[in-house]
Amino acid sequence: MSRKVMGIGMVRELTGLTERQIRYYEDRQLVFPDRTSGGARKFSFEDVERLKEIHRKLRDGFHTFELRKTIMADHAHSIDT
Amino acid sequence: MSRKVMGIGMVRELTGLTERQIRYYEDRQLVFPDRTSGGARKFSFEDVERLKEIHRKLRDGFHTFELRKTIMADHAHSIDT
DNA sequence: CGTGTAAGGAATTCTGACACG
DNA sequence: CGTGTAAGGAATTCTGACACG
Repeated sequence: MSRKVMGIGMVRELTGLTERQIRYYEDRQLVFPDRTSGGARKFSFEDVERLKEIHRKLRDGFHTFELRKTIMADHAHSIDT
Repeated sequence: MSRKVMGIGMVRELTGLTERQIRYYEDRQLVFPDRTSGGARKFSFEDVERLKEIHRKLRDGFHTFELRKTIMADHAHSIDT
């Protein structure tokens, strides 16, 4: 499911992350939520999985700028899936 | 996808229905969204399909109380799917 | 660097009601 | 019956900033 339909609150519940963390990962260019006309972020189930993966990598000692390559590769792959 | 994750605004976009119609169908017991602690409705992709189906049936002349049986049957079926 | 938090504002959603037919 | 709308309120989300380390 790559359809971006859920708000940050639901993503928070699904990932266990804080809104701060989610927004920061977006700021670091690791996830790319859509936006409603009002500016609210909309995420997909894939984004949820990706966010969990990001957090795991960070826990393992990686830095956001290092994840960019790995994550982007995942992204490029998921595009033609 | 039976996970109830999206707000009524997204459902409005995905179904083309108005919030009024969506809330009314819930009032008529044709869809059963979850609620956030704050009271906001949360729908699943299945709910989106169901809502479209409901609207089609209404367009064809059925009434909400008649749909209840049909729809409920669909619901009972989707539970063990 | 990655995350917490208080601040003020804007967008989202909620309910109950009146309306029409 | 099914749907529109204006009304007031409550919950959600947003941004920019200060903080810590």
